[in-house]
Amino acid sequence: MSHQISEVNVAGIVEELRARGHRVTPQRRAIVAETLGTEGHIAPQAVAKKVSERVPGVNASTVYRTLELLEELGYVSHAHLEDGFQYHLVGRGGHVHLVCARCGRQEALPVEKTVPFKRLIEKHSGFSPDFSHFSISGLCAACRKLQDSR
Amino acid sequence: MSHQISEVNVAGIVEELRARGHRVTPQRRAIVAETLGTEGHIAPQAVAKKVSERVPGVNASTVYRTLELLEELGYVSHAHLEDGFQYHLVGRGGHVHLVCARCGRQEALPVEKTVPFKRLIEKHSGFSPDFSHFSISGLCAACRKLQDSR
DNA sequence: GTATATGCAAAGGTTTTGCACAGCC
DNA sequence: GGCTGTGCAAAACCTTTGCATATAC
Repeated sequence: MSHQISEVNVAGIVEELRARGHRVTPQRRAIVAETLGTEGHIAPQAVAKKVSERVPGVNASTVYRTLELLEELGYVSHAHLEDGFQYHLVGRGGHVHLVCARCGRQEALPVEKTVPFKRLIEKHSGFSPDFSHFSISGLCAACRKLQDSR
Repeated sequence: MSHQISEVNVAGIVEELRARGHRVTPQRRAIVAETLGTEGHIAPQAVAKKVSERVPGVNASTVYRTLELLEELGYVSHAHLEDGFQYHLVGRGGHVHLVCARCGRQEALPVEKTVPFKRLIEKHSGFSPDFSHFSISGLCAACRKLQDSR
């Protein structure tokens, strides 16, 4: 059931927090754990909700501030998806979300398929794109037909 | 200075509005004109602001409703970019925005470079992605080095 | 004349911010 | 003990919605 655990774990992050002079609080532990335990992406709100199930009374603003800190440290990254503001682990494999701009239907594309394109972009400008947790808009097959037949 | 004008123009959209039983109001004309006149993407708010410079007193809710209508008709599409909710013309050529998740730096990639990847996705699922007005997140060359050297 | 679009105002939701207090180191 | 992080509350912001009025057809 369990996937390959990424080399980034709670202890590692906690260690780096301390090493950088940040403090390790129960809230931060819980937020880090929740974020690492999430497959795919998660909204700050959702983190707040799930975390406060374990550690009672974690404030939303704390969640926002902690996620921002984790992003500064390079562990997570944010995206603006259809569902709003979302965080995801940097570099954790996954799939690309294709969202139809017309009907909203979502499809998935294995991340392997993006490798050649990723290489191309990296060669072009040194920029290393992360497709795995970002939606890409377009038209699904059905809506494309509709469009063409008009 | 002027780019190739796309075949979609204000008159055409106005015509289709009428043909579909929608009404053509000064507000709608202005919103359509502003949207078509925009290179790249634009936020509903920005449309509202620019439009009300010409047609005084266009309400934000009207802008939202009109943009939604234009999306239904297939002229525009929306995205959630770094700057928030944005609309852009469907299928107007341009370039891909690469945004560094770390430092926020933006780079551009000519849309031609995406063609092979676009074909690949289309073959895979019939989904036709539109990269030209959507940001793609990742790490720029500089931030990538920082990341690696840690 | 009638049905649709607009403006207005209020509500809803998310994110940000300032400040006093709590708690990690 | 000092400084950082948290909670609280309020504010800021964007977007949506209901309803009366205006207006395109």
